[in-house]
Amino acid sequence: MPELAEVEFYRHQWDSGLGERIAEVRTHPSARIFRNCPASTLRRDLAGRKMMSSHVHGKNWTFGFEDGKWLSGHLGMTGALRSAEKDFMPSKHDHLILIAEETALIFSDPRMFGRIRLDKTGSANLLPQWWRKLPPQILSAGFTKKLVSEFAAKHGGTPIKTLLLDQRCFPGIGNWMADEICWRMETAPGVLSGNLEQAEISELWRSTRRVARQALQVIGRNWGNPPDSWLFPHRWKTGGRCPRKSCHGAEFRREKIRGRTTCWCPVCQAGGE
DNA sequence: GGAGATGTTTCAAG
DNA sequence: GCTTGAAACATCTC
Repeated sequence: MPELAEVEFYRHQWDSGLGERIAEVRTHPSARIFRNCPASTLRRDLAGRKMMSSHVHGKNWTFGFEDGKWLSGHLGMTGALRSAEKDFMPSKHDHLILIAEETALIFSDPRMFGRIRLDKTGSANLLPQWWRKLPPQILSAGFTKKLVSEFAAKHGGTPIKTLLLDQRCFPGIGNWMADEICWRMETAPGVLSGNLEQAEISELWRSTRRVARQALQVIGRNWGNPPDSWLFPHRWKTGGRCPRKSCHGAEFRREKIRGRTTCWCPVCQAGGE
């Protein structure tokens, strides 16, 4: 489920543990989410340490602990973070549980495409090296029109929808946001990136930032529902219709583009393919 | 029962 | 080298 706004929401679920000391680390030993990080390492490095900070970058999150220990992860398709009372009843897919002073912090993930890792930088102010090398976040000053333009040119044969899913340039964009951005741009998702004119590149850049900002406002704190004026609430319904007035209730099309189900309006997003 | 799901990695083929 | 497509991962829902 999680794209950048949902990851931001989940990060805040664990913020209730900030400033608290981890008393105990419970792990489901065989869960696939530990494939890059043995449960014993988590216990050794986190137990007894205070959680100092929380961060997100695209779909990645990390929590800083005393002595520069960093618990980071990715939620895959079905991962989630939540907090609960310390004596909560774990359910089947609660693979990692940090028992803090007042709350329990829980990582659950039914499909287990998610993963976690632990890094040591020695300082609670120094993020792990791999984190510092991540590309500019979409709402940061480093995410420039030039960056988007060069990336599109470099991958000219890639449909714009697929380009938007590339985390090397669009960190945090996932399937629904990519469709939303194409729809805002009024550009068919199958249009090849190399065929975009400079004005369309500008529109791509602008729509990406706008969708990211609005998604964070709606979902990032309280997980609200995106309004009916977006593509989002219509995209999975069979027979979903474009909410743009000028499209007069045109029915959305759904097709796979490069392996991912894509939804678009054949009227306002006509042309290209 | 079957298909498909808001993701990423890996591998084989062109 | 590059790109592309498919498979794999594991479970749930419609």
